[in-house]
Amino acid sequence: MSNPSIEQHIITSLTELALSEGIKPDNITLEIPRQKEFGELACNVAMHSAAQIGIAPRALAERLAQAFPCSGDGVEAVNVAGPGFLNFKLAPGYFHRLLAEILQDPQGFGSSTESAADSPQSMVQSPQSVVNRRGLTAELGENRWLFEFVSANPTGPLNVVSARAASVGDALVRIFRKRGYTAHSEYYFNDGGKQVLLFGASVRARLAETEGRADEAVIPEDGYQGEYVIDVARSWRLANPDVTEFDDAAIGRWAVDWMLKAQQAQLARFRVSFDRWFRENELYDDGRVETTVKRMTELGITYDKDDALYLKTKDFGDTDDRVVRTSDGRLTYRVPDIAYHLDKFARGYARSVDLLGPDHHGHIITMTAAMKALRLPDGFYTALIAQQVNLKRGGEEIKMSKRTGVMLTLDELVDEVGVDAARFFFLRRKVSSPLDFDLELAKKHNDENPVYYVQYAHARICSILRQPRAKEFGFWILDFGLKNEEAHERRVIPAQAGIQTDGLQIEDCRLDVEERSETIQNPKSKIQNPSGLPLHLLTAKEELDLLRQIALFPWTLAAVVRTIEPHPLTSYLVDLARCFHLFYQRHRVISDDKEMTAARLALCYGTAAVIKEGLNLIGVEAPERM
RNA sequence: GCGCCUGUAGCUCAAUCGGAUAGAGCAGCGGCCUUCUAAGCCGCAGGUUCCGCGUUCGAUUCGCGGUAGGCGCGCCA
Repeated sequence: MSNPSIEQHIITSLTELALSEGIKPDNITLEIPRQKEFGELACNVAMHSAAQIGIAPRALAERLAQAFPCSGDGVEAVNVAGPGFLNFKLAPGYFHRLLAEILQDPQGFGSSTESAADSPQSMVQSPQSVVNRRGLTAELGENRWLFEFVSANPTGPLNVVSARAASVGDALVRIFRKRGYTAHSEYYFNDGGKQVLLFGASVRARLAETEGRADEAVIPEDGYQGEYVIDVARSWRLANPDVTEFDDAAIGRWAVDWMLKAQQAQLARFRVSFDRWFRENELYDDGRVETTVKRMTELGITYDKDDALYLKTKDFGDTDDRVVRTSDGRLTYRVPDIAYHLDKFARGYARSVDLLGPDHHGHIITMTAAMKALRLPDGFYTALIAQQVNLKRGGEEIKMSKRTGVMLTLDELVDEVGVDAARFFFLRRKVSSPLDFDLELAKKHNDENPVYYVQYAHARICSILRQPRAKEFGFWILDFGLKNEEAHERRVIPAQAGIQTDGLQIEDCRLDVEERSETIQNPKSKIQNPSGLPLHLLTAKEELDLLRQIALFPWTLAAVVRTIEPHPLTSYLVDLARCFHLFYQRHRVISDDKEMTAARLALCYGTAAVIKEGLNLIGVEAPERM
């Protein structure tokens, strides 16, 4: 049995067998049983289809199981259990072959194009289409995804919710790319309007305060009260030593630019980079905001009332219609946001996934309705709420800082617990769940802390691979690194024709096309001739358990893509580390038995590769020593 | 009042498109280092999955109705 994948093989075989039983098998799927006594894969086709030919599910399952072709390096046995499950037990030879494939291309394991035929290492067949739990579908080929996250106004330091969104968004982008998607990240920010004016006024007040002009040192009622504004004021004065005329707008523009650079530095330190920083003003400057208003009017989805212009969002699912132009002629924030999403669509993205803060979820229903009203395809717009982070220090809640105006800034978080622990903790829970974050726990370097549990497994393996005896067998420490510096060269090409969607012509279509650089991998990471290794000696329970867990890696990544939730990956890595620690405890890798030593070194090497790549995907280091 | 999120072991949370006996970690007790890293491993407990009804061969999962907590409901962003 060779490529295509084992899952494809099982599904194809089952389909043929079902047809010969006179059953029309629609949508045969495999799942991974909860209990491992049930084998590695299970299928419920008998329960679904038995009614078609009027026999009991178990009886049908028995017939299918009897006829199923087994082999020494694929499916070893098929059993019927429970109400009619078909349970597939995979042969050890299957896992040995899989390990050999990993050794040949350690970093490539788990990669996919999310299509059925060409993911040979995949434990479970990737779906033909990706349907997430919100019922949205992305067909194959529609693989350009844009992830927008953080998108905080550059008027203050980034807080922990931004940190959470940064961890999640960045991990999603990395994982989607690994699974063959074209995924980009964007940070959208407001560089104009009322907030910038207010920020400018706040900076001016702080400036007056530091320069002893008490009568001018009044921060506006709804201005920025945080003491960090003093830093901004001082920096402004250093950059503008001779200015005596104070203009809120000009100071605001300068301050926003300053703060944006600070945020970029904070995010870079957190190992999060964006493919594009998108200025809201850009949408005004090139007329896309006005075009959007015009388009809404032409589509007849607006009306005038009380001198204001309303968008009929209520007709498309919102609880109310929404004002898009106020009675004094200003456009509300919704218009550039809608224009921004039209722009994303025009740039050829099939999906826009926005990570929003918990205080913005009222905005989603309006935006969803607006997308519908403007006739963008269903499923283009997806908004996820990164829920609040409850910060604690040793069980005690952290209070708002007067200095920063937030409980904890991203920088303070990194200072206190480090990037690795912070990122790992943010990814342990569903995005939509509130997250308890105890800084004391994240700082602990002991068994209570899952980050170090996973990293320790990797460091232990490196320690083995450092042994002189290991090098004799041709194994080296893996040296592919974090891929956050991966280059994306982008160029914009004019579209052949505009994009057409349900009567809406988007004429100013500009597809961003990126050329991805090949990831450079040290050739030492690839093990030559792995099929010559005596992997068949890996038959102990702990060895096979570890191999099974390794085999789940592609499936786990597929689950992340399907649910648009990165948290299954952290759970997976903890489980993988546990399997390794257990193996390590029970079996000596380097011994006088040369054959067994070679086989176990290979197992260790494969495990390290998966841990390292898994940690890469969530932006966490895999240290070689701890 | 309306909308969104959440409710699972003492605590923090998992649970695959609706699947089989609902699983981990922590907290508690007891063991394991002259041998590749003890930041590790092993053993011992804990459940009306908030409540009710419905759909289904099968519900923690889907639907309806309650209930508790969080958040949001502006011609602010």
